[in-house]
Amino acid sequence: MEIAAVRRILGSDAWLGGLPPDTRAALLEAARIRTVDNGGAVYRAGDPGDGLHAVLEGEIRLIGHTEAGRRLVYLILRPGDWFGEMSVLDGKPRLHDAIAFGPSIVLHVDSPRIDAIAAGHPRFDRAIGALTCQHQRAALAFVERTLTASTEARLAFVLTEMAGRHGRPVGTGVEIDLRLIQEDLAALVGVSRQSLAALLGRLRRERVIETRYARLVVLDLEALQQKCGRSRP
Amino acid sequence: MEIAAVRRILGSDAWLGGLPPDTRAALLEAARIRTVDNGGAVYRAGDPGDGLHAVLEGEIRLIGHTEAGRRLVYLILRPGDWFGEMSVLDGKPRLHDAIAFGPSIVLHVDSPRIDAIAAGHPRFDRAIGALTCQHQRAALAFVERTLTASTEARLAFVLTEMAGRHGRPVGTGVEIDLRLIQEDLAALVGVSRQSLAALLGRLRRERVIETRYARLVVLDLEALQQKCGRSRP
DNA sequence: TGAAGATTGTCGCGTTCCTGACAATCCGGC
DNA sequence: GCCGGATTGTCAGGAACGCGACAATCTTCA
Repeated sequence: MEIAAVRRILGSDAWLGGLPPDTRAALLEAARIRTVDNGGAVYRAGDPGDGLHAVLEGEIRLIGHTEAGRRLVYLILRPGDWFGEMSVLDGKPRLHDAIAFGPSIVLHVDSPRIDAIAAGHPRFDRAIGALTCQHQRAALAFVERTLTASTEARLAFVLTEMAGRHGRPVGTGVEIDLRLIQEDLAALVGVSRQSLAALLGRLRRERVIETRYARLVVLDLEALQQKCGRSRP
Repeated sequence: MEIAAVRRILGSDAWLGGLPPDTRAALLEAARIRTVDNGGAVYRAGDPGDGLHAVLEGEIRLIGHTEAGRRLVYLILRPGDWFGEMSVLDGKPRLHDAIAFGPSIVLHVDSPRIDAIAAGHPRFDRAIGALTCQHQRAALAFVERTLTASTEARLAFVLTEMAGRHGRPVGTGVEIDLRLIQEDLAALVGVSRQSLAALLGRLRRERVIETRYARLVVLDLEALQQKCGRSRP
């Protein structure tokens, strides 16, 4: 991948943009590019921290799993997003798996280089701290939604996000350009497959979406967005 | 409160202990002491960040609440614990209410002084980052438990933690040395007051705990620990 | 001591959501 | 075109849990 392309992708990120120009340059100078296959791991829970990462292409999800085998998606990272800063700050092992969805490319700055940059650039440590805060706030918002929003609101939220991210205009609506079976969508929303089918059925009757085999079309994005806010009674 | 007493209380804290001696001295030098009434707030969600705090006496709870009015206790802080670092790092408003349970005393280092210390002590920013990480790891563990463990396992976990942190041996068991009403315990576990009463009733019949008025005694800590692992079916 | 208020134990009812089951429908390979 | 597996729609039964209600018990403060 070209350096120019890297700069373009990362240019949209607010965190990197907030760094002083010389710090930014030092960080990019120290970075190495790494490809990850679909389903591959950038790192896994329990691994020792090995530095800071950024998504250049594809999608990385931070996933926690419990002893019972249940999985929880904490954060979905897209090109321009930085991650993996927690182990940099406290030196403790990784808490999540960082898994690629689709073939992906990430930027990697290893720990010694991070430390070198921090030594030479006095505000860099605080910037990494701010990154942690950004993630913590996002994670808590996710949790709050999961705990307090109705299942319909959660589904509406997931679909709205997907329409924005993977949407392709088709006819009067937006088709989500993914192979999307109800089983997987149910896991994302956090309900059973059957409950999800019932929810989709309701949305279909309200003419907000249309369902096809392993595919979904959003007809009325505004109605969907309106449903996002509704909390559990 | 005497300086010596402050040092003694904070001496047990690992975070402060990990700082270089001169940084530690500068931090304590910059601190001011503040008392908070029972039920009073050190800060509230939405307030602008005003620096770093530590508990000296009493108890501070970080509480998030949703629009629906539901409360979630994220963290219970006891003497020696530092908190409020997130707004220091990213300059954004407070995410939680910090409420005193019982008349409490906190140490406060305001933002300008924090910045001054950070400017003079190169590793201080990373230390604050590590503090955030510590809290984030605790918060994520809490969340994961809330989302995946059964209500009984969650209650068992909360009681186990409380017995360890605030336990006092009494007779054959461990009395939890807090004024602990079911309403608040229910908020900690994330269930309604009535459901909690039912859970406590079951544990009482199994002779794992005894309940008193606003008080609780753990009789069989091992049985409690065994229940922690059980996940939601 | 004697209220007055706080806390607890326990119902019953309604809602939500999970599980298991089964039939209908769709897709992709032969 | 046809078949087997994948996917979807739907139902019934049941478990978990919230809510309102009420009586019983405890604490506190006058």
